[in-house]
Formats: sequence, structure tokens, C-alpha cells
Amino acid sequence: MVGSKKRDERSEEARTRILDAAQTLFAVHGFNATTTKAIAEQAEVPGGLIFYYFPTKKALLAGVLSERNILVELRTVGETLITPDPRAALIALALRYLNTLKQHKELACIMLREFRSHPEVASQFHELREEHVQFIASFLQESLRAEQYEPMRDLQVIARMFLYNLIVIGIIEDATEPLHFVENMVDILLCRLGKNV
Amino acid sequence: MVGSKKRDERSEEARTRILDAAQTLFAVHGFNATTTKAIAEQAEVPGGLIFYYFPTKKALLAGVLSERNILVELRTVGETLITPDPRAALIALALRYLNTLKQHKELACIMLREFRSHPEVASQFHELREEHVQFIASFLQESLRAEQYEPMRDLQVIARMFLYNLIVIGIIEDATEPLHFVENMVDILLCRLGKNV
DNA sequence: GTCTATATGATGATAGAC
DNA sequence: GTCTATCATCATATAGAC
Repeated sequence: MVGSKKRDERSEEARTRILDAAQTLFAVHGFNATTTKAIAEQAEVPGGLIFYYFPTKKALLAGVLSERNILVELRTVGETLITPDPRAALIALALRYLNTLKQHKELACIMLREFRSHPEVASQFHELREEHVQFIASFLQESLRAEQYEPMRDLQVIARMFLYNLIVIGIIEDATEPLHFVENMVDILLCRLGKNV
Repeated sequence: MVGSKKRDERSEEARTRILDAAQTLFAVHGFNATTTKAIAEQAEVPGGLIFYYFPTKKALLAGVLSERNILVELRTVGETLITPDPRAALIALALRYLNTLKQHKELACIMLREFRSHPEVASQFHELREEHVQFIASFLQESLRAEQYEPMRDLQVIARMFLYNLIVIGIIEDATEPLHFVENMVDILLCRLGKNV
């Protein structure tokens, strides 16, 4: 017996598929250029079902941004990253950031596209940046402790440069092989902190 | 005699006002969220006149991006910028970039918003970045010539970091007082090139 | 919860007077 | 070149059967 479950071929629930479809289409075409009809088709649900789960199209955007929050996964990006060499640690951190951005590219694209029209997106995006500037600065200080580097000197600015470069190459550019740039970037940033690299 | 000129109070021509209105509204709300009706109202022209000058709404976007080309003014950003001190030269260059971005903020916002939906915008944006990475690298080399710096070392990467940071603080952030960050950034970047700053 | 049919309003674009 | 009136289409959202 397969039981009374209606559609076995469509494993996820309708609501999840609607969120998935909206996330993808909002990222590619933008919020306003995406019709609820297109979302319903991509999700393989009838058009009316969207408004059973979400009162308005805007609520659907809010749902995507809150339930698929990139913040959560980004917060774990620095965990279990213990390397004696600060240079290797920073390179690994940068690659993890880029990888996480890649996995959540759709969310990042939505933020970049919509933050000017939707204030709640703007503030979420801004908090995301500031939180990670702080985190990277702390990470830098941790990495450089008990080293020949001078901590606390320009740490905030270096962390900001680190993050801003990752934002551009992770969201705006589609760098397929960022390792070379990341290595060079880390060398340049570390140079300021130490005698030599 | 004031002559036969119809509207003296509206000094610019209708076509120009349409472009102005479209530029502003596209930047604030995005292309798809901006209606031709809203553009006509902001431009103080009847709705039908837009389609006398531009065959479609998309042609209006293309008109804004081609006739208000930010490239032209950005190309002059490095002219008449001769300073014996490389640090001062780079800080001045960065502030000029930020100032030009500020003056053409609407165009920059449109590019950032629409480059994923409109391939021609994407390529224009990409060319813009690459051209200026090259220019900044050349500018760096010029500035560092006959100095104690070692030119050609990481110049491309440093130029890229320079530009990418300016893109983020110029278009994504709305930094009111970027001088402090710019000075720190230049120090960090120059550090890699010389013995000390 | 799922689906169909449809209401209601707005949108890009056109026709044609002046 | 400017302006008005309007069309055809498509959007979000709803009502109600199943």
C-alpha cells in the first residue's frame, strides 16, 4: 500500500515548491518582472494556490527572504576553521564565504536587486554586512594572536575590504576560479599587518 | 516678443525631460516597477508622447543608458591628476571616482539593478569594470615610477581591490564621509608595494 | 488543501485630432 | 511635435467547487 498520500512523484510540499520557484524567478528576473503565474507554473501548482499560502505577492518575497535566510548559514562560516597559519586561515575563510554565497546566490541576487525598493531588504542586507565585518575583524585578531603581526591596527578596515571584495566577486562577477585573486588579496591585506608574508 | 516658443517655463525639451524622468524612476523603483504613466507624469508630458520619441519602454531604458553614458565622464577621472606623492594621488583618484559615481548615481543604480535581466547592461557594466581596472593599474604604475616602490607587483590585483571597494561604498553603501575609509584603504594597498608608508 | 474560473484594475502601446 | 482617448493584454487577487 502506498497510502493516501496524494502525489508521491512531487516529494516536497506545495508551499515549499512555491517558495523555491519564487526564489529562483525573483533572482533571475527580479521581483516586479516575475508574475505569480510564472511562479505557479515553475512550482507546478495552480495559480490560485499561491494566495492560499501567501496573502500577497509581496508577502511571498518576505517569505523567501525570511525562511531562506542566508544569515544563518553565513554565521557558521567561521566555525571549525582553525589553522596555525593566518594566511591559510584567511584564504580558507574567503573561499568558504564565496562557496556559501554561491550556494545562496539566488538570495544574494534578490538582496542586491531589491534592497533599494524594499526597506526591509535594505536593512537586512546592511546588517548582514556589518555583522560580517565585525566577525572578520574578530577572526583576523584570533588568527594573528601570538604571531609576529600587530593586531588591532586597521583591523576593521581590512575586514571591510576583505568582505567588500568578496561581495563583488561573489555576487556581481561570476568568477569561476577565484582562488588566484583570493590569494593575492589576502597577501595584500596581511602585508599591512606584518613585517612580510 | 517672446516668440512662438511654446513653453518657456519648461526650459528643456520634452524628450530630455522624458529621459530625466525615466532615469530617476528606473533608479529608484527599477525598470519593471516603473510605469510609462509615472514617467510621463514626472516629465510633465502626456503619456502618449513617450512613444513618439521611443518605440518601446525598453528602448527608453536603452536611451537612458546610451545617452547618459557614465563611461564618458569616468574616462576623464584620471586627467590632470598629477601629484608627486603616490598616496595623495591615489586618495584623490578614489575621491574623484566616488564623486563621479555620486553624480551619476542613478545610472550606476540602474546598472546594478538591471544587469542580470538585460544582457547589454551586463556587458556594459563588465566592460566598465575591466576598463577601469586597467586604467587604475596604469595610474598606479605612473604614480609609483621613480619611487622606492616596486611596480608591476600585484598591480592588477591592487587595482581591482581599489575599484571593487569603491563600487561597494559608492553604489551599495551610501557613505556620507568616505575619506577615512579611503585613506586607510590606500595605505593598506600601498603597503604591499613599498617598504613603508 | 487543491484546483478552476473569473473579477478588477493597470499596463504598454496605438490611432488620430490638432 | 503635442495631446486625448482608447484598445488589447496581462497582472494580482478572489470566490467557490471539490
